[in-house]
Amino acid sequence: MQNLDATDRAILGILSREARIPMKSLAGRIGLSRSATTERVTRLEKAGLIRGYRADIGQLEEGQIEAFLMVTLRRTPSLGVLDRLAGFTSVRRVSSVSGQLDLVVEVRVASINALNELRNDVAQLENVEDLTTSIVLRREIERS
Amino acid sequence: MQNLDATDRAILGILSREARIPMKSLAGRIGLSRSATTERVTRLEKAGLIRGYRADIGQLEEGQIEAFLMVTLRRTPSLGVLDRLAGFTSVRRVSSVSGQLDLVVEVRVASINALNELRNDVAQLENVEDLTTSIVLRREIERS
DNA sequence: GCGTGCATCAGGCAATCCGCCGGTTGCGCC
DNA sequence: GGCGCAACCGGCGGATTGCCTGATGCACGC
Repeated sequence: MQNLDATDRAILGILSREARIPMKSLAGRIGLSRSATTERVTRLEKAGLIRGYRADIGQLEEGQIEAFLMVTLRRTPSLGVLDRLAGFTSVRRVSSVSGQLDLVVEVRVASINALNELRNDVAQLENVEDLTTSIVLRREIERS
Repeated sequence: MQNLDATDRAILGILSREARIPMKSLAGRIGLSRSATTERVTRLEKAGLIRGYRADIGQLEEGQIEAFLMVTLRRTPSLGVLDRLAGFTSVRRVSSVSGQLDLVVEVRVASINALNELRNDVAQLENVEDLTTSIVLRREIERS
């Protein structure tokens, strides 16, 4: 089980989001017979690529909004900005990245208002040139 | 659906680890009939407490390079793209977001070559209009 | 070429499971 | 008591599953 082909990847893709789908439907979606599909799934399970099937349990507490702040700096690196960012409790993760952007900041806030305030605070930090905000509408895939 | 009783919690507990279990077996484990169990599960699903069922996908090999792929789609939403993305074991998280972008895809790969191949694969997916890649240089802040 | 072994696939059968329905029980309320 | 309602149980027909047999494609060695 070194390399998975496109069919294997299609199986993983569908099962990772619809784990309770009947084998027959899965077979139809990937264009194989039911028995062949079952064999592939069994192989993927035994190879450890499918570790199990989990219900995705919603959180009991509501009102948590997550967002990505894409930050461009005037000069990089910028320790000052990182220090300031670390001061916000709603900041969950900050990654320095290559390319057009400089920082990807992941935040979790209680409301749109809180997000807006945070956004303004970050945008006004010394050395922040540009900032675009993308609110997470839905977490489509989440692993490990 | 404010307060879930002990039976509901037992259902969530079992399904969160064995999502593909037959309703009859689940019913036996919690001490109810199959139809009553099905009703409870349906209620939990409709209440949003069970958001879905996902296969737990393992990784082929441990990678050390992480990156963000910022994806713009031609039409949204796009189930096909999500299915395909979920098929790549190096894809760790996918978020639908508002704004200029449509998807933020977080990946972990073994090498720059692997990232390049993945990037090409994703860029060529049906319905993907634009794709920009930001390699994570350093994880500056990481919480919970 | 040609047989062998192996991996992968399709189709069929009996057993099981699911969606749906009617019927029962328990309980609060007027 | 009589009523409404929520939760439960059991059963039916159709769908799905596990398991089997057999067909196909392909690499390998002689």
